[in-house]
Amino acid sequence: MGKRGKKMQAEVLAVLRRRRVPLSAYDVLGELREAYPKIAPPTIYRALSALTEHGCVHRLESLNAFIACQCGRHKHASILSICDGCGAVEETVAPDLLKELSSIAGKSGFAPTRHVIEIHGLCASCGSAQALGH
Amino acid sequence: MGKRGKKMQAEVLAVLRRRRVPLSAYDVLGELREAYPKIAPPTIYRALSALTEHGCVHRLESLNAFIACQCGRHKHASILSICDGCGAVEETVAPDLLKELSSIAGKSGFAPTRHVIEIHGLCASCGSAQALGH
DNA sequence: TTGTATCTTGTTATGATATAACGTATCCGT
DNA sequence: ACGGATACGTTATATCATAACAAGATACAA
Repeated sequence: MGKRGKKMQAEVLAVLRRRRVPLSAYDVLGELREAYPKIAPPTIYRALSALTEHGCVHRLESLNAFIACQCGRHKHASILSICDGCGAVEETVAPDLLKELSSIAGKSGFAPTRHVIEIHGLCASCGSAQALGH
Repeated sequence: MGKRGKKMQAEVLAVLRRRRVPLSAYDVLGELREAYPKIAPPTIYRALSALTEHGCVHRLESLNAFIACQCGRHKHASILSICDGCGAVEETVAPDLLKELSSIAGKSGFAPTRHVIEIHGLCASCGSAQALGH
């Protein structure tokens, strides 16, 4: 039977930190099945939801996947650069740009609560690999 | 390109234009079942994919939903403000901000190909309704 | 017209992602 | 120990998306 409290969250976070690319909830589930053979989706989603709320984990909306926050600073909106070649994700914090974005959206009275900024493309190494015809 | 494919795309686009809020692929499917009782998901997804590529339709990654492009100008990256109260979506085009975003991502050699910018919050009318305690 | 190459849609099946609902185990304050 | 709150397990199902192949439509050359 189960461990309690924050245990599951810690396990899920550990998996996400170990593998550094975006993982789907079911990827995480697969990894944790070794240690917890009877684990089911709701447990994973609950942990992910708590971690996301806390800021330790980011959800990649355009991939339906999750990744551990890479920059120690939690509770910030990030710009996530996603390499479509290798899956690497880079996290950037740009408060000024965010403010600008909010003010653009706010022009018509819109009150932002959550920002989703994801940029797909190729990272430096995948880009140069492609340029060489690989 | 064939001409025949345009028919389904036109039907799907018409549904998205009629209802102005984000619709899931299955919402569209439901609407079109009246006219095409035997229609199946792949047909809808194929049409949506073509329309999205063409720029007539935007995919809302954070909602797994679709909406017709509201500003005549296709083939642009948009900022999508999504009201979590009423579902309304407002589209803003801000080339300068986009350029800024690309340059931030590009700092480490990242080459952007596609931007996803979605801002959740409350629109003016939902915000004031909430403020009044409704 | 006929043959055939090509493209779109239909059809079946399944895969992938996510949550509802409810019962039970654990924690914690008293 | 008791009682309440909460996290978890379990079952079932809802929702989103695509693979693979069959069948029908179109166009165009011979």
